Amino acid sequence: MSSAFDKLARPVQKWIRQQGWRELRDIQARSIRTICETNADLIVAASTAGGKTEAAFLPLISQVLDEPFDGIGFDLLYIGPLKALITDQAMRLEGICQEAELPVIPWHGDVSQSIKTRALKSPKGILLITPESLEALFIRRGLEIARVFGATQAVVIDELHTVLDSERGVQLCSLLTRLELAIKRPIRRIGLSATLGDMDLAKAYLRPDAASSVQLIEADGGEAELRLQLRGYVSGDEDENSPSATDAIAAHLFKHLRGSDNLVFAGARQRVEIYADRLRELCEREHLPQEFYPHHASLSREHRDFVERRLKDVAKPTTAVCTSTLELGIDIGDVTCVAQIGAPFNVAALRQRLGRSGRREGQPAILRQYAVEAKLTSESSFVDRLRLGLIRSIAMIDLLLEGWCEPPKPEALHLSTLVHQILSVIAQRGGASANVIYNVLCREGPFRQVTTEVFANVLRAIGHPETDLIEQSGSGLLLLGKTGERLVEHYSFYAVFQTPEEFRLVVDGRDLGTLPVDNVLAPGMLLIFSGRRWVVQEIHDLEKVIVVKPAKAGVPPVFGGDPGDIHDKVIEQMFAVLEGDFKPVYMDAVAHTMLEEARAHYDQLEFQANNIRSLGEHTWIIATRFGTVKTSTLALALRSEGFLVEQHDGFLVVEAGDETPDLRMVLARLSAGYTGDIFAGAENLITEKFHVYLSRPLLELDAVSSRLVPGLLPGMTSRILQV
DNA sequence: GACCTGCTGCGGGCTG
Repeated sequence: MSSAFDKLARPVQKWIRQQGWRELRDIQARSIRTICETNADLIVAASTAGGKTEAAFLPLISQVLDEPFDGIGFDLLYIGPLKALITDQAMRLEGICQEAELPVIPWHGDVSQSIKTRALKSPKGILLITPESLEALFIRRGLEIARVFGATQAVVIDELHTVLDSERGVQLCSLLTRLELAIKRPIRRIGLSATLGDMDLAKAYLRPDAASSVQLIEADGGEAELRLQLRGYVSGDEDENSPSATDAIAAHLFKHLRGSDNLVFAGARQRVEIYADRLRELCEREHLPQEFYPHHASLSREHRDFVERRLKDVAKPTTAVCTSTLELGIDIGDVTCVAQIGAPFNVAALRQRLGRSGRREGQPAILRQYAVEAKLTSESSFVDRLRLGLIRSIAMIDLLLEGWCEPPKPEALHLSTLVHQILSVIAQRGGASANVIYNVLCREGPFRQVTTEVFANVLRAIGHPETDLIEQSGSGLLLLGKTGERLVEHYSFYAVFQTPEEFRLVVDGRDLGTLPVDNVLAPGMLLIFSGRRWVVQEIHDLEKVIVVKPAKAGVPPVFGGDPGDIHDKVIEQMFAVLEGDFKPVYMDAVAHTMLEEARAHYDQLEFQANNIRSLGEHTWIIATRFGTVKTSTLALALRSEGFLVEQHDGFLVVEAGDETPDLRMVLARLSAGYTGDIFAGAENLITEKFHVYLSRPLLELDAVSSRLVPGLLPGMTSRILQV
């Protein structure tokens, strides 16, 4: 401990002693040495509550105290993806900074204007901010950026893994570049991250120009013992005497989770509502106090805070039935067990979820996986017979145990976010030449895949008189057009991601939460929401408000969503499960029977000998053996040839149209080199917030860079034809 | 066939 401890400033050492810490954690000691002895960028990777924040800030605060930079401005910048995280971290840092007499400024949408105004007047200390609020500073106070961050020594990016290669991550990367350009020097970057399978892409994200010089400090495994059970349930065979799969799972959860803190990941908000409703009913029927609560993003902040407080409160046993809202972010303490209903979409999330349990010394991490599969009849489709949900659950558990998880996706063009950043640079500078914008965003910033030609086409699209986001002045300077000005002026501009339109659900003047507008509702209709039952009283279309009152029955609403994106490796593992004969020890008898059924049917379809199987004269099943991106590319190519195509994990069901040629002939043609128009299959190309301003060719380019791989079609189809 | 995240400036009314 001594050598690392000795490097810290006096007030920081004093704070550590006050905490009664006997020693620094390994990642903290290593991080202190790296930060004090080098100027390197750094990633600190450890699980939640692993002491990452202190690992970064103890030495950084020491440097600010011992070697302050000349000039004014915030000394340190922290960027967090959630408001709640910023509030939490500000409280933790205040403890350390009180001793050091350094101000700590939390800055997000819920922080009062007066705190922000005061902080901007004399910026110093640590600024904790969201990417969106930082964006707002660039747009509203573009000319003050150099003054506000003139003395900034380092920027700490929390939950780095959640922003990697997302729209928000590209925005943040762009803002960091623009920050360094504004103050005309690099700022040390420190990323705090969960441990990922492959950290190289995280390094490249943190410092694109010098990924290899980014230092990595990773916590040693030291993982808790894992206890695992996968239970199978058959749905659709309920009669008066046997309960439905949902009731059976609810009863099992009720019996095993009551009395402790747990998280039940139900996969979709609608299922969260269904299970929370059943569990509440079970408590009422047994005259027991309520301890099961729903938690998802459409529920009011008030209700979510209540559930989070109950989880933190050790005196009240609480099980949250939830979506990924409780996967990351604020610390809710240790939970006894994590349950997962239905197959998850990716291994990375499964690992993150599991990390919420087994954190206390000597306690195992417990995962209860529930797989629901349809009852088989003579009419059942091959999808039901292959039990793809169960197979995916097994494949994902296998990969989890191997320590694998999905790497961040390779970089896409991100043209929607590019449009946003072009407008932002123009607003920041009050006008800029095309050349300057290209240098800032595409040469120095994150849009490096964008060629000058594509960039010019983007400018043309958003400068088109009908789009009118930008216009050119006589001197060649690019300025905001009328529409562009209106867009940038409104606060809704700062976020780069799209959000759906919603109704507010109100009872007695209090907000219950929100519902997507595509729910068809009328007064008198019954609803399950927030774990309780309601009847719709009034609908105000203009104000987007629905007034409800309590009721005795109800149905859960539809929340919608995007199709999941399953990685190639997961599909590969699913085929290994179908083709293997091992019997996972963690499964119950029902799950074993289902696995046997799946394997028997897989053999019967003879996919080991042939990837293409005819079902009658006009229908085929193709085993693509690829993940979502590649499989949907092939689906689109076949649709553009006139086939009707249905997509499943690693499989396509293809039906001939009226005048379609033979499937094998088409696949052979694709394998010889694809020349067709993949978009003739009519794909919706407006998927991101600023896509509406781009031209059709640019949208196709953007889709091909991120969601489709037509270039791989020849290779894929020859592999499919080979077996 | 899914989930999550975020937001400024101004003016009006009220309190001390």
